[in-house]
Amino acid sequence: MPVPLYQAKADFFRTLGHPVRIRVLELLQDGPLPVRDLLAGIEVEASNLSQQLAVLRRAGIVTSTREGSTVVYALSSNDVADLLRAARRILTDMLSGQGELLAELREAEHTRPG
Amino acid sequence: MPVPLYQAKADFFRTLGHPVRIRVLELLQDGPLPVRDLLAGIEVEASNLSQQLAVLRRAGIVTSTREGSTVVYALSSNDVADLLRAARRILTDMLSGQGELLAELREAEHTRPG
DNA sequence: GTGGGACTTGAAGATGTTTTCAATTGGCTA
DNA sequence: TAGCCAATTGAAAACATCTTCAAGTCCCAC
Repeated sequence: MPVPLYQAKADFFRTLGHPVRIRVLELLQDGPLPVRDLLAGIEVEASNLSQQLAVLRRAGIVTSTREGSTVVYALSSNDVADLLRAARRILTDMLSGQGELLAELREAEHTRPG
Repeated sequence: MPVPLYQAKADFFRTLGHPVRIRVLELLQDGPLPVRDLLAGIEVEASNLSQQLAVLRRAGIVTSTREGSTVVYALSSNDVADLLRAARRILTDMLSGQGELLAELREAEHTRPG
């Protein structure tokens, strides 16, 4: 019996749940890039970026291939781009109309001072 | 200046990254449900479910309304359903063809015994 | 085969999340 | 109002993830 699908989904989303990893995926949406370019586009130290790339690799979300002295990363499925688009849609909706701010305000109403 | 979008995205995905929370969202895809029904559909203690529901509420992903002595939960946006579909597509791709198993094998090749 | 650049790894402390249990709130009915 | 059921909350221990830095690998040029 395999890992239940809801567990696989949770693991997958957890893997996406880090700002550096999100930026990596966004940068890779337009095509493969060498680590050097990722590093230039993301404010983080090389070793930290490597750690996050390793997380994405282990999850099978990106692939890496060595080309001479540099290493090139690519998305392993273009569906990832779809997913990021869907996420952006949701966040745009949420942040402008009902999102975090409003949610927290609603929260506050329930715990009024007294 | 607001929270950068990549940070908001990361937070959002992190919020989805828990098996109980995923199951809640899947159950809510077909319409609002009282906590009682969520509890019946997910193997977890009431207080634990409540904690996870609170996480989803704080993130603005679900809403809750009290109806008499029970509380009813609903998705706050139907786009969430799209997202879960996109995720399922990716996972199906990944798990049958290039997924975790293969990724780990590839990993292993790089660290061959010696 | 030595030196240097590009990238990765291991390990450990700092931080954050999950689980659990006891205590609590809100609402219903006697 | 007392008792009960549904659901939530607070708090602390257990557990997982992140960051950081020193050390390591791989490749190219000399």
